[in-house]
Amino acid sequence: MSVLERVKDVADSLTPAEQLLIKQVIASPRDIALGTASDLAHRIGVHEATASRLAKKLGYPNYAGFRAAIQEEFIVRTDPATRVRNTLQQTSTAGLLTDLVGREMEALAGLESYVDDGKIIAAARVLLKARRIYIFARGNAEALAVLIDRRLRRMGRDTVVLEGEGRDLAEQVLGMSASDSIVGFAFRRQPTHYGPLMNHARSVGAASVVISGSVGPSLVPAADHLLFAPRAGSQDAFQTLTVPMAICNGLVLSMAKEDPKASLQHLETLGQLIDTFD
Amino acid sequence: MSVLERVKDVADSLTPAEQLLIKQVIASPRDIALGTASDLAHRIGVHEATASRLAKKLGYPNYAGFRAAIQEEFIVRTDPATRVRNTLQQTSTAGLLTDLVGREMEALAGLESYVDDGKIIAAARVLLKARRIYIFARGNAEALAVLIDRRLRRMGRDTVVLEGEGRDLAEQVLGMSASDSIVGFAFRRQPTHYGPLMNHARSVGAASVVISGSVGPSLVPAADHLLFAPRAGSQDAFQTLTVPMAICNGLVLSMAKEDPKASLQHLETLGQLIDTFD
DNA sequence: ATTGGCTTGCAAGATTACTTGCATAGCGTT
DNA sequence: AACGCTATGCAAGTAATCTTGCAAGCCAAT
Repeated sequence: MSVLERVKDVADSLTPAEQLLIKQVIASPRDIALGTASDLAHRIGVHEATASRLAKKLGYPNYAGFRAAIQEEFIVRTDPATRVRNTLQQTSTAGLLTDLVGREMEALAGLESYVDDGKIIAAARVLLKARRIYIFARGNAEALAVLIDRRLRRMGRDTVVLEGEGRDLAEQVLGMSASDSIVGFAFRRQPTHYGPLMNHARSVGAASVVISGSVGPSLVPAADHLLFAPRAGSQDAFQTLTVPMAICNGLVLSMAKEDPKASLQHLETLGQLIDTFD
Repeated sequence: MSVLERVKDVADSLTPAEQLLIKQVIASPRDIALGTASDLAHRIGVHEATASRLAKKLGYPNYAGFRAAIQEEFIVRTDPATRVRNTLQQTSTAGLLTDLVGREMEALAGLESYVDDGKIIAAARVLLKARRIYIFARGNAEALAVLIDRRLRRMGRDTVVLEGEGRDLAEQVLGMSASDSIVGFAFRRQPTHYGPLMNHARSVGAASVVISGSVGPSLVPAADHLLFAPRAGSQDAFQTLTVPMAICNGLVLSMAKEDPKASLQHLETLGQLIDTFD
């Protein structure tokens, strides 16, 4: 039985100090797992005896048992990214994959600092309302355009992947109207044609969603919905598409969930949600 | 200064028992970080006094200081995937992005159980030798084909992305010879035309590299080089391209590193390696 | 205002973990 | 064979951590 399950079982009999201690455990499980009863108690200004009693109340034989359970739940057993990142500096060539995976995980871990579910859902709703979705990407981001185009069409959405330059491009957006929307990708720098495209979308009243990296906030004009997070790799080096692809996947999953046609509201787990999709 | 750096500084003066203790720290940092000097010592059958002396030899004031340094390096401070995975069961819809990120990280963490640097480098060498690289993907993997095609062309490689069906496809591979190679993608099931394509490559002596998911080992015919790992998401649900994309990125980086034309051997860090690429 | 119950601090004692002086065993050299 | 040196175990002492009996303070009810 997990720590939190035990907490739930006795929740109605916890004293105010015990409730504060539990909050500390939830907020900083690592530090609690590695510290002492005194450490935990001092965080909320109570005596370590209170922490010891809490452990007993939760059903553990003593505080050490309580702390061992926290360690078991919150301190992972294997973590290649951390192992590499924290101990070795830049790896030798022998650690190529390890280093790559570590960087990807680090970037993914940071994603939620930049994008939250609310933003994802808001953008999803915009795309769901659209009659037609225009997709614009240049450079390596074209891979993401291919991916999201396929996902959206699989959901029954009408999409147009904007290709070509100048006149070709202009012709493709001629049919854009207020009931459409545009999804744009921008990473290293603002893509050629980004400005004119966004301005056109604005002028016809079409909503815009942009998925971007660190350059996101400086794009002009700003999109109606900007979903951005720094990508793995340093600014002037090789950068991967893992983070923006996670944003795309989150967007698509959110659309699938919000889509009334699919009657998804009754589903309870993401697994079940995903089962009905793709 | 990290634990391993300190270890390196005194490596030549470590006793046999101390060397064994260090190996335990490297192999199981979590357990050492959470345990006692006695725990560590008993792992190799020595007295805890030896562990205490090792800590002093490494420059820490005592064993507690040594253990605190191990905790600092190996026990992560924030870990969204673990936090969610270990405490809550399947999340409510409010945790969409958290769950997605957690699954991606879990899958990435497992990647190295299936693919190692040796395999990546061997495949990279095959592609470096090729005069022309054929790229075959169907379905969502087309996004990966777009990506790797761009990366390879950016490296100056001659590529052909195989499109179309039947006769169109046959015409495109007409020029394939023993000095070429083919990169194939296969995920949910063996793609149509996979077998004929691979057989043709074999018959003209072209080397093959396949990037795959769980279906990898059952592909017929087998590729000369199979790089596969399970993707994020369950077998019958929404699966993402994060893991195969990491394999692609690893392959491309390895090619960049092995490419004699770029004179990469003198570079020491992955960062520097990446700087010269893209 | 009084009383009862509960929460939490205090402090003594218990337990656990670690350090260090000393001694022994083993190994290598002469 | 003898000797010297090093590594490591032992055990006593130290330090850290935790537990629990007792008591004080607070709060709610009467």
